[in-house]
Amino acid sequence: MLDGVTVRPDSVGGGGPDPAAPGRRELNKVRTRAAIVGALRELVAELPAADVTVDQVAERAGVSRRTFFNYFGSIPAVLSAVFADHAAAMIVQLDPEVIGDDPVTALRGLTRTHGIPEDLLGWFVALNRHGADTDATVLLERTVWADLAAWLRERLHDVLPGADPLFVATLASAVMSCFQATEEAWLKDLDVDRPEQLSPADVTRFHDHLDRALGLLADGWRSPSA
Amino acid sequence: MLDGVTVRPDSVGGGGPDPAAPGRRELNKVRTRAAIVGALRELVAELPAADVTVDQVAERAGVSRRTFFNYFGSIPAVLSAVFADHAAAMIVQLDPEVIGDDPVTALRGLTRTHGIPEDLLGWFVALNRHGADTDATVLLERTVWADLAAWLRERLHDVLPGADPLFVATLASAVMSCFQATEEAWLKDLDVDRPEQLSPADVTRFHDHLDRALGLLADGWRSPSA
DNA sequence: GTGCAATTTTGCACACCGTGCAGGTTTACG
DNA sequence: CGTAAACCTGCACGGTGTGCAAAATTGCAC
Repeated sequence: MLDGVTVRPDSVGGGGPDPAAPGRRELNKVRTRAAIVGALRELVAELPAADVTVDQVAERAGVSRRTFFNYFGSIPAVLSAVFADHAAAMIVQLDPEVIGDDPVTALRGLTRTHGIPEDLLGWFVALNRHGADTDATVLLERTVWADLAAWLRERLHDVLPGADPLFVATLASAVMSCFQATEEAWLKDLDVDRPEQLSPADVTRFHDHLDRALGLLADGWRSPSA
Repeated sequence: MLDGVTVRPDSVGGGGPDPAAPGRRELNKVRTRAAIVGALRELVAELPAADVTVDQVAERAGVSRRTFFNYFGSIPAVLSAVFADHAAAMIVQLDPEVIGDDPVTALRGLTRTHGIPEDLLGWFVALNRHGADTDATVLLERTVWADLAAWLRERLHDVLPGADPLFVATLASAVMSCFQATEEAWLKDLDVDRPEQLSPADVTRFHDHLDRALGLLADGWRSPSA
């Protein structure tokens, strides 16, 4: 999971000629990766996410089935990679001192200042438009969020080198469960009217839910529960 | 996931003759279920958990492959069911008033008074004896814990009917992540010596880890992180 | 006990998944 | 241009999960 485009060890460490001139190899890899992601994005908008097969994605991306598996280990892995890219853009600003002695509040601040990309919200809508709470669909999303929790755990481990493993593991999982629950609550409010285009109010609602969820985390679920 | 033995709607509500006399049907189902669980338990002790196939389990359980899938949707689903049984025994004592306005502390208390069944710890050891942190094995466990989080969420939803969905969802996920992280930390200490039989000290260590993890949850991860 | 209906098991077929492998194609570089 | 490395592709294989229909088993009434 969350393996980028690493078809082979590649020319890493070989001291490539110029990082500003990527070369055909790198370009093709980026293009292929984008084609796969784009193909999945289209298909997910057309039919229930759980019904999308690797063959369909590969064909629409103009790539062999085998090549798909060279880039991603599965369809959930594609989603995890896309989501992780967005998450990575958000937490580049994570230093040990930013985290300080209250990581939850720090992460909460990040989500407020950074903003949630509309692209991400578009994925959420697409993934749940056809047959939202099918068993298979809910399982797919569960896999993705679990994947992201593992990813965040690695990131936290990088930022807090000597930290207690229990601390890092539980925190990462809890934070991601906030996103997961937020997505669900957000979608539940959304399917009443079903606007094709997301309004700024929709984005705000997502932020509100997320902030509330992270608030529960911050005070140990002692808020009014009902 | 977590579907019990519900091959068909069965004679539920039909007002069977006597709930104390299960009849051959029910008895056979219970036996078959136990045979499947037992077969998996044996196989997991013999080879890496990720290498166990449905065919192997079915054959050892003396049952056809198709019948396995009548009882469980997958191998992770078997584990989820077993673990959920143990968890259910622990939280039968959950009333709304026991939970009160501090659910984390309430659950923490339950884990202290109830005790962790050694059977469960035995599963943990078996699942990780051969090739603990293989990709496939870690994925298997991840699936099981995510499954259990969904299960706990349902239980919390039953106990706290009017509660905020965000509250229930994030709490369930966070609590289960404590168990997951505890298992991992506990195993890491264990594989130094590798006793075949678990000592009481091992059980105590599990409790200590778990209590510490739930403590992090209770105070919003503001404890010393390093 | 005999027969019938409901339930359960089983075998089979099918689409799909993920991976190793070998051969062909493209790219990098001298 | 030529070579070596990196990459794409087709193929085959074992495994998964599900629908379906034919047995086999059980419950129940007579």
